[in-house]
Amino acid sequence: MHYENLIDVITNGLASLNKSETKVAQAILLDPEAATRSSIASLAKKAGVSEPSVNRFCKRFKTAGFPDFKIQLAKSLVSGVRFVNRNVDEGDQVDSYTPKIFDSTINDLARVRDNISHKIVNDVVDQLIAANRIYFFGLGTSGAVARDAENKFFRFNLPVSFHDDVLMMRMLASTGSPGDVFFVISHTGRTKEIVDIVQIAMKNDAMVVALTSPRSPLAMLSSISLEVDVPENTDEYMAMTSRIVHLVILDVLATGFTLRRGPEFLTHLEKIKSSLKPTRYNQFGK
Amino acid sequence: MHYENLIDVITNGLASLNKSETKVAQAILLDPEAATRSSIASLAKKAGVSEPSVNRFCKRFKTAGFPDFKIQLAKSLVSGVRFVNRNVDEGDQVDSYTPKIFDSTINDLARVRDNISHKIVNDVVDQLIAANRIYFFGLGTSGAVARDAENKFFRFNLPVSFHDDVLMMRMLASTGSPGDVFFVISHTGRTKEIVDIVQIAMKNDAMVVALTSPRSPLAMLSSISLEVDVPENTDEYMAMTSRIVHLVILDVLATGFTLRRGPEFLTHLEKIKSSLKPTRYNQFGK
DNA sequence: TATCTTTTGTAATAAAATTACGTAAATAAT
DNA sequence: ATTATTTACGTAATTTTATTACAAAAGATA
Repeated sequence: MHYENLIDVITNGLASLNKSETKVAQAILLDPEAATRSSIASLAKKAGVSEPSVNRFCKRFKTAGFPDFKIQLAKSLVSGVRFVNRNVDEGDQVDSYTPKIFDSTINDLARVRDNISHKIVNDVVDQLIAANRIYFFGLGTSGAVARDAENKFFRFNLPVSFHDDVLMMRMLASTGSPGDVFFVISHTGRTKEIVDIVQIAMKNDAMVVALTSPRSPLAMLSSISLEVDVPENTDEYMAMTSRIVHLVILDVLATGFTLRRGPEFLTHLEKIKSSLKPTRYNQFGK
Repeated sequence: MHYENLIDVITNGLASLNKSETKVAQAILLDPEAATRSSIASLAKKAGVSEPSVNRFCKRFKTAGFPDFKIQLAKSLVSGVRFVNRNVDEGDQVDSYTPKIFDSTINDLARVRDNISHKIVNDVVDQLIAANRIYFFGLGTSGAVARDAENKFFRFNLPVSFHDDVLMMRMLASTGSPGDVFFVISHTGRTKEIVDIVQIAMKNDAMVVALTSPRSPLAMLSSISLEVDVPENTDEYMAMTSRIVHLVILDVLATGFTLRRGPEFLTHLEKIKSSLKPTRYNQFGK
C-alpha cells in the first residue's frame, strides 16, 4: 500500500472505467496537484459529472472517500515527481537545478524500490553467500560502482576484487573455478567487451550475476540478472542516475548478506570499523 | 514550499507555541500517519483541546485549514520517512529490508536537498569553471566517489584526475600551481592523512574545495566547504548513504558547470557520447 | 486592583461529503 | 423489436466535518 502509486493505479485502470468515472480520471490526471486542493464539488464540476460520481470514483480505487483519496493522491505526487517538469533547462539557476537533480534521483530510486524483484535479490544473496570468491566487473561509470562494491564486500572476510581492465577480466573469466562469482555491472548491458567476457565465463560454467538493464544482451546471457529499468537520459544536462540505483542495490545485497550471516557476524564488522579509528581525528582535533 | 518538510517545521517551531498548540503538536508528532487519517474532532480529543484550537494550529503553520494541513502532513511523510522505524533488524526478510534501504537513502537525499546551501554550490561551480586543472581526492569509499567524479568531469574537456593514494596526493598538494583545484571528498572529514594533505595544499595557497561533514577539521581548513549532514550510521546493518549523497552533489556541480558553459558546449558532450556507440551492441544484437 | 491582551472553549454556522433513492441508459433475454 | 434486468448516474436529503463568531478565562501590564 505504501508502495503503490495512486497515479499509476489510475492510469492503468483507465480502460476498465465507465463513462463518468473516466471523466473524473481525466480531470484528475490533467492536473493532479490541483485535484488535491479542490473540493468534491469543484472537481465534479470540472469533470462534468455529479458529486456522487466523484465519490464513487474514489471508492473504486479503494480509498475511504474523497478526502482520503486526496491524501493518497498527494502522497503519490511526492515520490512520483514525473508529472511535474523536472528537466533541467538552459534558464535554470542553482536554486532550480539543484532540487531537480535530487528529485529525479529520488524519483528513480522510488520506482526501482517499488519494482525490484525480491525473489531475485534473495537468489543473488544466496549466490554471494555460497561464493568462495567474488569478482566485481565494471567499465567507466560502472567501474566506480564496482570499486565501491569491493570496498563494501571486502569487510565480509571474503576474497573480493574489482576490475575495470578488460584484459584482466578476460583472463579471470577464462580461468574461473567453481565457487567463483562474477558480478558484472553495466548500465546498458550492451558493451561488447563485457558481453564477450560474460560469454567466456558462461562457457566455463561460472556463476555470473548481472546488474544491468532489462532485456539487454548481458541480462539474457547471465546466470542471474538483477534488472534495473532507469530511463536512459535523453536530456544532456541530466545525470545518469542508474549508477546511484546500482549502488543502493549493492547496499541491499550487502545487507541481505549480513543478515544471512547472523548476529555473531556483527562483531567482525565492528572490528573492521574500529580498525579505522586511529586514522581519524576525534571531535576535539586529536 | 514544495521543499519544506512540515514535520520539521513543526518540530522546529515547537518552542514558540502556546499551551494548547503544543498539545496538538505533540499529538501529531506522536503518530503523524494516524493524524492524516483522523478528523479534526478526534484529533482534538486525542490532544485534549477544542476543535478550533486544532484549526488555529493548522493556520499557524500556513495551511488553509485542517484538511489542507492533513494533505501537507501526508506529503511530508512520504519523503520524510524518519518518523517510521526504518532500521533494519535481525528479523527482516528481503521484502522488508529492501524497501528500508531504499527509503533511508531517499530520506537522506530529501534532507540534503532541502538544506544544501545554494550559495556554496554556486561558489564551487565558480571555482570549477575557473580551474585549469581539477584533482579529486578520496580514500576508501570516497575513493570510489572521486573516481566517479573524474569520469564525469573528464567529459568537460578539462584536465582532471582522481587519486586514492596518499603519497601521490601529498606530492600533488605540495606542488600545486595557481589554477589548480583540489576537490577533497571525505565522509567524516577527520581522516588524518587527508587533513594533513589539505594543510599542505592550503599552505601553498591552493584552492581546496571540500565535500564533507559540517564542522569537521577538513571543512574548517578548506577554502570552500560543501557540508553534508548525513547521520553517522549507528546501525551495523545500515549502509553508508553519505557516498550516495556525495555522488548526487557531484551531479549537481556537473550540471551547474554545463549550464555555465552555455548551449554550444552541448555539442561537445554529444561528441563524447557518440564516441562510445561502436563499443555497444544495438537493440538487435549487433 | 483595574485594564488590556492573549488564549481558549462553546455554540452557531457554513461547507463539504456521503447516503438513499429514483430515473435513465445500456445490455441482455425473449 | 420489445421487455426485463442490470448498471450507471444524478437529485435531494442527511450526516459529517470544519470554520467562524463570540464570550469567558487566563495571563500580562500598568
